[in-house]
Amino acid sequence: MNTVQYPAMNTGPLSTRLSRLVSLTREEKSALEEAERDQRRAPSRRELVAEGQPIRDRRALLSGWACRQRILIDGQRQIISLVLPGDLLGVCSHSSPLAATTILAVNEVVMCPVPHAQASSGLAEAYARSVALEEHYFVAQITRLGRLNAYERMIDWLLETRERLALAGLAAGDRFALPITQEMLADTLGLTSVHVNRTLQAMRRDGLIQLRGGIITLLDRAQMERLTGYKSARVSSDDR
Amino acid sequence: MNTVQYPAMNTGPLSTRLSRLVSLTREEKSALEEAERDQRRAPSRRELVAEGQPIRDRRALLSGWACRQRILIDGQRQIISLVLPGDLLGVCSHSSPLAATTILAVNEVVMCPVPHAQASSGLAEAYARSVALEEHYFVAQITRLGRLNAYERMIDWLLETRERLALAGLAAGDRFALPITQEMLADTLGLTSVHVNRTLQAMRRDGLIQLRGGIITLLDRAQMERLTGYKSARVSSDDR
DNA sequence: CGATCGTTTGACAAGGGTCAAAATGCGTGG
DNA sequence: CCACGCATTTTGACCCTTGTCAAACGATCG
Repeated sequence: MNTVQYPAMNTGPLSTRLSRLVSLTREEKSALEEAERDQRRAPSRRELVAEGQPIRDRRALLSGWACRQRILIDGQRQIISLVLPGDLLGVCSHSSPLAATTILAVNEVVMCPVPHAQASSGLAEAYARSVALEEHYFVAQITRLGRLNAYERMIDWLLETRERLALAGLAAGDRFALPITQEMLADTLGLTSVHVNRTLQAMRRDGLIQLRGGIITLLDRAQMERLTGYKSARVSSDDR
Repeated sequence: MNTVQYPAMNTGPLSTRLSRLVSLTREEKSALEEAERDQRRAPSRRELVAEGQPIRDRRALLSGWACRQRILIDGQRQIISLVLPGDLLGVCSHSSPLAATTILAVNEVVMCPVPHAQASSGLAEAYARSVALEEHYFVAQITRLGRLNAYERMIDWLLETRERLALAGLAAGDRFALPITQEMLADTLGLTSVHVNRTLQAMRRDGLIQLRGGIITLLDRAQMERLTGYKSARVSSDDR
């Protein structure tokens, strides 16, 4: 029921994602595709944005994953959110903005600039919805950390990640690449890597997932959605 | 070191807060003060915004507290954030927006409309910074829930709440009103009310707080800030 | 003066953390 | 093709923080 079928996509993740968020004009789409050709590479672990520093420019992630993270005084890390292909970096509507969090490349990433949008154009609307989605996922993350146990957190996060990747055209049904370590998963879900490992074992035992070679398959998504009461993101009444 | 001294304020919390976020023109300030006179009351527990419903209008909270909350399938509640006097409700930059969360009046509240802002005016900038601050506090909440223990969560949340109230002119130094039950605190901090109670006892025993008749005093803020590595919010390089 | 809501306390259980070590996988160089 | 070194995953034993359940206590209000 939360299933959405998308047409085959042969464009990059940025134009794919944004044109699914808002219907764009031909010109807007080609501006995005044009931007996607201007690729900038960064190596794994590179700091893409530094906490507290001025935000230079708006970029989008085209491939690889990044993460917004915060380091505590005692060295612990909390990953606020993962940045997936098609997501925007540094989009913000006030002047001289400072980055709220560090953004780190999880593996080798490719980025591109984000085309400038005229006020109240389709592009501007797409960016605004993208920001609204980000807020939605923040709310979901707070709820996960505050009220779900380890097993439920994992399920809920997997469902959310599948949904986000699917929006950018990067999930084949219920199967997708999961290019992060269990330790990063732990820092995302507010757990330890040992416990993440045990939780994944339990989910395998229960026949919910298959995880091999960095590819995960959700074997019974309907059941998973039932377990956590998962609802897919909706930010505008003309979504879908 | 995180201390900021503000002049005495004799305006409402909305104009106080926004004019501390951005320097506003005389006209902008009086537009805010004008708006603050158009007061709308709502009783305790009234739903001010319903999750998933279209957002009608932009309002600001003038007195009383509200909370953004999410209810899970099993009836558990997570409070995403508290809405304090001077905060904005329903400010959002895309079309036909849907509320991401329910907002509930915690006690009797008074609201007012939010004046319309010209593009790139001081007011527009103030609203944008207000939204950026909200994002900052979301990040802080995620970090609290993911990586701090009960004692640290309580400290960190108290420091943040004091800072937010002070910005609206509603904290007398390290003392402020705390008009919520321990159960609400529990739903905010991802704990149970029993454990919140024990945590508060421990903090009293340690001489960190005094809590009587809904008024809390932070007895050693410097020490509290040290314990969690608290940093006050900064969203723009021309803050302060 | 009950009734109701919120706070406080106690005994016990359980989920998840900690520490340590073994097993597995993988890229690099010989 | 094998061997080495490093990162990551997996497992076990034990412990601590927080949750659960239940009851007592206190305050406020018609």
